[in-house]
Amino acid sequence: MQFNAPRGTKDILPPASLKWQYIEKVAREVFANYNYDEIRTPIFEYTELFQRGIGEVTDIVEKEMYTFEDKGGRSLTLRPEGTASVIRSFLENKIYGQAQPTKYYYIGPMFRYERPQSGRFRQFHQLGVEAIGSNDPALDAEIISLGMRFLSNFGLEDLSLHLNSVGCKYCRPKYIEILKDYLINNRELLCNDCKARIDRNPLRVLDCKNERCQSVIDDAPKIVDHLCRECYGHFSSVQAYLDILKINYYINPKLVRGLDYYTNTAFEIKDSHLGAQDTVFGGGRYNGLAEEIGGKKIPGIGFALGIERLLLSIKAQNIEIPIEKGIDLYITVIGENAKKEAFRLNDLLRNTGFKTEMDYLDRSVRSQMKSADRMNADYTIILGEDELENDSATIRNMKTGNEKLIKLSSLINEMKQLVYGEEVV
RNA sequence: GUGGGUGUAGCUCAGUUGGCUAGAGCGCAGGAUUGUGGCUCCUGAGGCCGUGGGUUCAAGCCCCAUCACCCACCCCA
Repeated sequence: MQFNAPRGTKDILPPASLKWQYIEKVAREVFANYNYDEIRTPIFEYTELFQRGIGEVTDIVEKEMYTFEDKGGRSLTLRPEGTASVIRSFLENKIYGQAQPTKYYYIGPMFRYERPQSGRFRQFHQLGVEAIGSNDPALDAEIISLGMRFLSNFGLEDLSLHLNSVGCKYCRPKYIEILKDYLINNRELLCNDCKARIDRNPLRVLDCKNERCQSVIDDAPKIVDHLCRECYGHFSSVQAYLDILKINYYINPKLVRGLDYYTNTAFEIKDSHLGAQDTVFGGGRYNGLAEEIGGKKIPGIGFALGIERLLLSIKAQNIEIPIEKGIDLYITVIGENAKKEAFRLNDLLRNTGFKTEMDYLDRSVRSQMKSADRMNADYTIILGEDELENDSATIRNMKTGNEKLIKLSSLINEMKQLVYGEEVV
């Protein structure tokens, strides 16, 4: 019986894992540069946290959660996103007692039960950033610019920033009513899905991809025109800050995000090179979330970036991620005694800090050289019985093909000189 | 959950209207070079043709079912 990885999950093997490490390394550098610190929360939480945080009527909660009962009868859920956990932790650990704002980032797997397709998996990975404890529109702009800065490290092109405001708990319901009226009046022009959405989730009609609905949607009342004074001011201010940083954005009245906790600013970065799932990262403000999960009223803003989608984007644009390959030295051996000495030298070289390798399959010199070549070894030494007797070995530069005879006792110094260019004292 | 597509060697794929021992390129292993990689050449290993039924003298090919993967819808990272 052979097993497959469960549907929607993937093994991340080398060399892909090296790309992941590179992305994570860049992320940690950029996030640190903006003074964000890492937070690590549990992979699973009480189911109720997500039900209340994300919203009962969202797709995530209604049909996408990996929920199970533990032996103590508690209902737990594999996290479908990161923000709810971060805010739960913020409240639980009373971080609001410290100087604000609090700036966190996280990296890790998320789980949603969905049919996999391009850019969508059941276990996927997000890089997320949260700035908690301030409603300053400048932070909205900082979060967005941070995401853009991170992406700029990869040389991606044709990325578009979509921006919108979804209002607050006071002005959004009023807008929804206005939108609903409009949709009801134009009901006959909508597709069947949208007809059903009018009651269930009228905002969803706005991002329907069906061509029939487009004309109706284009003329629909825009939420921007129905924001309360405060929300409108916030939205204008975010734009002003983005302008200062010369970040281009596209005001997209159809941008409505699927999670209930969003307020005010909503944004997405899309890559036109991707398929149907083209959002590389998305996020927004969530000023109501803390209260929703039973805490104080604490504002926050953040984004989550899909690592798989970033990788797809990088691939689609033919960008090479620099991965460290190659070793400093490959030790080729002939015979048992030479192998023992090679084994000792290999250990010594590694302890000195060199990346080295040797043969473990008792293969011919020719095969060992082939291996060295495939491993991208800078140098090889050849150790046989003759060399052992003379405490010497041939060291070969694999790029030039030059060889010279050296004393084994001076191998470390020789390598230091060759690899680091250090003068031997 | 719904729809479409695809399953043949480690990988990418050929395989004529069903017909004898199922192929190529790449990769892998060994050799040409009794102890030296990349180029070239030779040789070799590796396939219950996704799985289970059915039709047929005969199935990789036809039919049914099932599973997996891909893409799209829904929705989102």
